[in-house]
Amino acid sequence: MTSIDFFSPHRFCEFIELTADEREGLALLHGPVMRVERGQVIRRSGESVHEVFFLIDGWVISSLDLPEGERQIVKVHLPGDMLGSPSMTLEAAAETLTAITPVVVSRVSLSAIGRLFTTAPRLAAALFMSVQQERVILMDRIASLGRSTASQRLAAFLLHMYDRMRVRDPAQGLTLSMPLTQENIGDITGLTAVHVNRTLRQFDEDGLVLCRRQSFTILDLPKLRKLSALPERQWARRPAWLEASLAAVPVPAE
Amino acid sequence: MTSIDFFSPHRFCEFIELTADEREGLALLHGPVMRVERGQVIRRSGESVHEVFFLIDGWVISSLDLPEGERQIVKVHLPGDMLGSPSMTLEAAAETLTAITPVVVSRVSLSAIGRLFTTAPRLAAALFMSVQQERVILMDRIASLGRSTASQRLAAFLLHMYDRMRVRDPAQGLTLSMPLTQENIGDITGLTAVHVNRTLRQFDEDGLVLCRRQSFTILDLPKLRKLSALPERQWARRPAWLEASLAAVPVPAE
DNA sequence: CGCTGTGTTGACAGGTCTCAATATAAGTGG
DNA sequence: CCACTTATATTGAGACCTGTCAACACAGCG
Repeated sequence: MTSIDFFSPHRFCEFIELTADEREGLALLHGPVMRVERGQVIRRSGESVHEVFFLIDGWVISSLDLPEGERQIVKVHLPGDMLGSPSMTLEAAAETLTAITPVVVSRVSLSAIGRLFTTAPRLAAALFMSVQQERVILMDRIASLGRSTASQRLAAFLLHMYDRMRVRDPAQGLTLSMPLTQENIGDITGLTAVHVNRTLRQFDEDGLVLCRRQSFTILDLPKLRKLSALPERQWARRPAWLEASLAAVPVPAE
Repeated sequence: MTSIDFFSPHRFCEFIELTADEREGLALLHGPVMRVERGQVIRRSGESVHEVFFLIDGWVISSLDLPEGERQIVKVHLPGDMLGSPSMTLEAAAETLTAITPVVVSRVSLSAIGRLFTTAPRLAAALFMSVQQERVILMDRIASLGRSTASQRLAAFLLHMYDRMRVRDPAQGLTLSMPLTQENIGDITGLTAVHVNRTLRQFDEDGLVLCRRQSFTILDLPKLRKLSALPERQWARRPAWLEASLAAVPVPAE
């Protein structure tokens, strides 16, 4: 839907304003660009970790595989996201990254990420904030999985996607087009595909969300928000403390 | 149990070796020390975020409160942990931090964290890795909550605590003493206290884990590990790429 | 010693899963 | 463009896991 922008700094400028130089610096991170077909695995759980990926175009899911063949999707990635970075702390990758649409990613070496800390402290800080943000999102998911019903989880999931798509595209309306199957949505919400179907069908009958094949139209946003049992997170867009502390010592020349 | 160490760098030296200077630099982060009684709230969800906390002594739980009075514990904190940092991305704190034992914390301003990026890139990188590590842990929790039964979740929880306590104290044996009630454990695993009780009792009868009041002795570690359905995470202790990329550009003098 | 919090156990209800069949859409090759 | 195959969605019936409610036992603590 959005055009390919190789230097799209999306997630890097959610918390600080980037200078033109910094945007260029970001572009330097990018390694070889890789195209992946729908359904293909970008990196499988258990493999060793040499790089992370920036998602340039398409949708990718990050999942943990369990012994009984079940799987839990831990994140649905949209363009601009950094993929696979939690595993930089591990000997063997935790997540399997799977393209669910045709995908374009750029490979970024771990060293390039590491060098940000010495050469581009503001970018490193931006990345850090972005990772903390992901942590909040995971915390909300845990609350949703641990303490709510099927309909609440589905409401929370739809709202989360709505909120994210709206950040990426301010023109995003109440209709979400998502290349996810009901089985995918089950793997996200910890439900079976059968029960996802029943519950979404109920949303539809109740006039809460119009559920069509890979398209959802939120009909009653406040009601859905209330049902989800989670607050709408207000991100600190340009926190004063961050800007101030990064300005304290200028970036060393070169 | 462990003596109070105000400069305990625990989480900061999990991924890189800190120099003596860096350990001192860390000590400078510490703000006023605060003692908190058992049961007291350190920071409540919804409050504005001016600081984070370093846990010096005692146990703290981090929880999300849901509308129906339910709550989900998202993290059990041990000494050395940084508390409340995900909320640095938010206008209003997501988590409520509650002392479940008498606690000593040190308050650290957000600016102090921010300044790490310009003044101490290696510490910033260490912090970054630590946050990514937390993300892996949250991902594992999500898989556990979304795709496993009560006994599997409890197994995963006990093993997680065992693994963490062992990192902190290499002499840690198979007996875990934990100041958590069964209701707490329910709030962690997304179960009711009643069902936690039944399941732990079953562990005890099966000779899997000896469950006593606030004390657990793992009797069959491999069996418990297998039951949990999660791999034991192998953290990248001193990743070569990290050391190398941080050495690339020396830290600017002062 | 009584109070309060925590642990334990039973009976029952309810939400979600499992299994299975069918419908519908999408994709493929002729 | 059609026939065929495959993936996905839909619906029903029954089983199972976990929650709810309630009562009681036990421990810690003032």
